[in-house]
Amino acid sequence: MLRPIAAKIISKVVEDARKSGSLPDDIRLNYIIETPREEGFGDYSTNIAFILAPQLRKRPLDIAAMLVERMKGSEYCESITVAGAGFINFSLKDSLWQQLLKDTASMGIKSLYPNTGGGKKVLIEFVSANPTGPLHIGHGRGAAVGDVLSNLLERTGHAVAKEYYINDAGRQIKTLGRSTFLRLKELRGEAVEYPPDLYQGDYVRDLAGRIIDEGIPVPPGDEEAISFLAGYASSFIMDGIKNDLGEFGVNFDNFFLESSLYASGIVEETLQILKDREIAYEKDGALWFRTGLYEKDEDRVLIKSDGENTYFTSDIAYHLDKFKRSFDVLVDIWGSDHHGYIPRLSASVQALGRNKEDLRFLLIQFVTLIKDGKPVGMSTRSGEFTTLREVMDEVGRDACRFFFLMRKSDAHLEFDLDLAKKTSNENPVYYVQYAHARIESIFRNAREAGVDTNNLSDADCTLLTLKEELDLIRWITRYHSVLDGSARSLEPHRVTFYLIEIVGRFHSYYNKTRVLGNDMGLTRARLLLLSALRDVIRDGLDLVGVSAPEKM
RNA sequence: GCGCCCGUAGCUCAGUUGGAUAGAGCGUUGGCCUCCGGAGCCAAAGGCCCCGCGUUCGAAUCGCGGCGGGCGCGCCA
Repeated sequence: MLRPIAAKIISKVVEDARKSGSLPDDIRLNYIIETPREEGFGDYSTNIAFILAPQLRKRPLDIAAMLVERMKGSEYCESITVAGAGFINFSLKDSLWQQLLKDTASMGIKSLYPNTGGGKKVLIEFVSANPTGPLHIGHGRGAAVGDVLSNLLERTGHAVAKEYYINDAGRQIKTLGRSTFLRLKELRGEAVEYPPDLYQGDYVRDLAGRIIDEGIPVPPGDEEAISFLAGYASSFIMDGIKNDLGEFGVNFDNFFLESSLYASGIVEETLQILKDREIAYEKDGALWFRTGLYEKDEDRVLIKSDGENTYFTSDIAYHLDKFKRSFDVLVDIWGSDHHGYIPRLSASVQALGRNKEDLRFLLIQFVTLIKDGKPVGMSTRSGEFTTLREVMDEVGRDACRFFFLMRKSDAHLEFDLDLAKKTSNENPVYYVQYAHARIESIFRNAREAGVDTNNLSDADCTLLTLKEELDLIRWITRYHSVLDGSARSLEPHRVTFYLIEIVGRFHSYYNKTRVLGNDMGLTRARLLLLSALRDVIRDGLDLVGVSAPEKM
């Protein structure tokens, strides 16, 4: 919305210059147009002169001067200047910004959604925690990032599906069965030794107690009992996980079982493909994958000498299955402790004939909870990890989600529980929500004063001449490029930063300028501005999965 | 030993994919409510962008070498 106009201006100038012979046809034009952080430099800045200089063997300053001369004919821009060593700075005319506001307000928030994806089908796989225990805080961060990323991609022209992968065929589920079995014996008064490699968390004991209380029939033989309990416990825990996720506002389109890969035969198919292409080879009685063909990584085992598949094998099959379901791009969101696994999986999709870029990874760094200024310890081994539910119950869903998105996902996150609970400007969640509530309050007052707030489309935007008002309009239209940039880079945290930023401009404006006044024309114009602003805040909060309250 | 991530204000972190005089919040100091929500606003102080070399018109950003922190390196799952 905003870039396109600036881009059009520049490309038209270049085209004109070509036609008149001032620029040759065969030049590379990989210049950029950006909004300079220094306000005094205008709305836009381009480095085109620097890009052309070496190609034309001319000084950047001379090229800039030539282009600026041509830009002066444009009906859209003003204050076109050459700055520094050859930057071209320019602004759009106020009237154009005012018109943009009007267009945005009348066409709605969706007119600010960029079509970055062009309808591409994307599968985002995230959380994928095994049902052997409740979700902890790290899973929560992954859940928030994955969910917000999918909202983001949906808004930017992608067809998104969210998937949760469950390793139900592995040993961990069996371990859960043994853990439950022993706790059950314990509760029945038998003396048992509980090995340290079993799940230590209290939830296992609770579950065993529940099985006794409810009189769930457990098969007599030890092996049968363990196998039964593995299934029972895991599906019980999985229900709990789904429940937690639901309350956290994260809903999946599909839960994919590892066991289904074996049932469908796609594991065999995968191995066959790799053998046929001679990407798999035998050595020491095992079957190996030639990772080195594609990535700087060691070769890895697909089938162990005891005949069992490794997890790597079923993971390759799983990704083949994803592609077979006609997804164009796959996004895998993992805990950062799995980063060493990336090269081999990336190699595997290339081995299957896909581009490396078709599988993208997002790593989630660990979360440290801070309470009373000190880190809260969490160790899975002792079973004393902090669960997502505990944090959600303590600080609320809104703060929880927002905080998870205040950092780049692959950076450590310090989650200050006390701050998340504060209801003051120190807490960014409230800062943003407060702006929304404040605007709603103004609208309530306006209606009470008899202003028809549903019909502002004929408001005269040319009355919005304050620096702060034009600046707010720029920030509103910028939503477009924020969505575009975060979608391209898979960085949903940019949206939260944008919200904090734009809302700050609003609070400042509000403090300085009265919206409702005697001048009805001006009042209506300002209300129109605020309605567009409110729509952006509301949509941004919705994207992050945080409520936009009308009153607080 | 090898690989990945990180190192920016006292603290927690951004930095528009290589742009101009490096930003925000918290904390510190000092101001603003006869007026639409003070859960807000304004201002000041605070910097060797870990260090060095290189790439170029231009580097916090890219490359190489160090230093410091985190994580990962199995025919484990």
